[in-house]
Amino acid sequence: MPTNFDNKVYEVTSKIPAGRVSTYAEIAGVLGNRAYRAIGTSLSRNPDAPEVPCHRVVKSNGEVGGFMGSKTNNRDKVELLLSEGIHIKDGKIVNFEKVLYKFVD
DNA sequence: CTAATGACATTTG
DNA sequence: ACAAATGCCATTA
Repeated sequence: MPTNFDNKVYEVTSKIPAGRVSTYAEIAGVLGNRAYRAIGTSLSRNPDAPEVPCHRVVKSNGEVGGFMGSKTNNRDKVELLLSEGIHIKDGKIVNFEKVLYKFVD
């Protein structure tokens, strides 16, 4: 069962619009701390996949990261991002800074 | 309660 | 600039 922290992570992550991506550090900043580590762990639980677009959350350097790891589904995440309009090059986002969504709204 | 882990990030070699 | 080591925060054992 998700904890309070997890709930915040899912909430912020679900706020990411389509065609945009965010980083663990950005989300951590919105939460008020730098717990990008715990955020990744919480997203790994991902109780609501379609509600929480965890695939739209990438690393700070623009890399997609390791969502599925060595599983074959790893490709699915990239495919989904491409569908959203995000271009990926060798596992990294091309126009990363342009698709990077900031919660400054 | 203490120790170890992890979808990361930053600093040092 | 690239590779390796250390640090961070919350969760889980």
